[in-house]
Amino acid sequence: MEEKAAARPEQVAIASPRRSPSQQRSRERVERMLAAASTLIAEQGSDAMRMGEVAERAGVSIGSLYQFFPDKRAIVWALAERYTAESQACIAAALKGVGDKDDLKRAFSELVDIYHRLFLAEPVMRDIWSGTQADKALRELELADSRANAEFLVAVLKRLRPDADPIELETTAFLVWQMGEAAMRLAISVDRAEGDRLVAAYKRMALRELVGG
Amino acid sequence: MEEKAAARPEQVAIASPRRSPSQQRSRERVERMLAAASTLIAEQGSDAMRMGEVAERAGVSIGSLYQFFPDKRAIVWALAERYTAESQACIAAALKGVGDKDDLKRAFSELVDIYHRLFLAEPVMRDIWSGTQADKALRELELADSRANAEFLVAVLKRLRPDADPIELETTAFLVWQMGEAAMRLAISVDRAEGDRLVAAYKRMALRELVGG
DNA sequence: TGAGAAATGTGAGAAATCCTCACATTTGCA
DNA sequence: TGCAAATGTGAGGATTTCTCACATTTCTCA
Repeated sequence: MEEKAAARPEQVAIASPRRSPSQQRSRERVERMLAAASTLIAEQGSDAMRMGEVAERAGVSIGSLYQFFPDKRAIVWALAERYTAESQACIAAALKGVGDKDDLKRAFSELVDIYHRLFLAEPVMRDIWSGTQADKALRELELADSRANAEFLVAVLKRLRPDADPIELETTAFLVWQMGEAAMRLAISVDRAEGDRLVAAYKRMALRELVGG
Repeated sequence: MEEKAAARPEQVAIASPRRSPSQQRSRERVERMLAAASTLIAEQGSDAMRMGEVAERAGVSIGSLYQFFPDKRAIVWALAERYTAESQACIAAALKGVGDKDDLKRAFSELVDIYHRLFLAEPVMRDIWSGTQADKALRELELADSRANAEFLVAVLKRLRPDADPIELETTAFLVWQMGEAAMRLAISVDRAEGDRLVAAYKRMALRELVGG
């Protein structure tokens, strides 16, 4: 009896706020919603996060929630977007002044450590980037972020190795970056000692690739 | 008014069949269920897979489905388990006869290509390992699988570099393996040309790490 | 063989959750 | 002040997972 509609919409590429808050009041409420979501994700993971609970914790009605976020994924996406913006700034700053191989070694190593600590300390970030593969919009955000970050690396590499093939550098940087994220995810899902070893191994491996020998 | 129960069960570590099929009849039906699930995952992804649809396609009632699979995740898990079993056998075979560095280079390179093709060709495998991070049971299965596969590599490495620190080798192999999976996932989510470049870059990087320079 | 036990099969519906919508309230502004 | 736009509300529609009481089939063994 059930008539299946022609095609289901599937996942929309980008989930933007249904309506952006223009008044001070609503801007504050949206902040509360995001804060509530963040707390809940930290406690139980984004999958277990319930829209009703987010609304309750934020002290708003479920309807208000949907006024600004078209669906559940949009909330996670909004949080993810903030993280990427923050971390991109951080990465750009770290790689900005790199002039030679030793600079790069230092900066990269530091960056990896920062990321490692961030992943260990931020359950929300961890959770969001974990679910990344299952959600098209998130995956695309992550890929875009990764490319942007790789770009910073490419800029540095071009200075250090001006004669290398640009496409080659591009590929290397992108791969190294993505593997870094994979290494972080891996490192936090094993015990601390092994995690540290894995991060160290990744650093060696990445640097060997980036600066040679 | 709602009373929140003490603690929700969260994700169970291992989802084993509620009841294993002992009669020929039910074994065949379970096969049909898995086949139906596999088809649906290939078509729309495991997230969009509906239990009712699986039952319908398998020609069984929804109740029968739940007789053998405690929940939806268990079906995906069962499929994942098959893939790991198959691929482990394949990997073991490929690395079995490796005697020197050149053997390893050849075998590893071939293995990576096989995986790459597999990821490109098998939407189900792709989907399952994509969702891997969001599901504890799947993540653990993947980690265990990865460790097992890394073991094969370690065995080879110990023969090639008997004087190296075993823990070091262990870490390297595990990392290299996990990064391979990350590289595969990455490679299939960009266009073909870039994917090929990334896979090639990964190969270089991994081999440099495994056999040195 | 046949009767009782065990295994298997069924589908209505309970429970949980996401999201909508018609209507109420507040704010901005001329 | 008064109207329009923005914002707020929560009951309930729609969907989906999973349960359970009962029906049917297969197995076992005297």
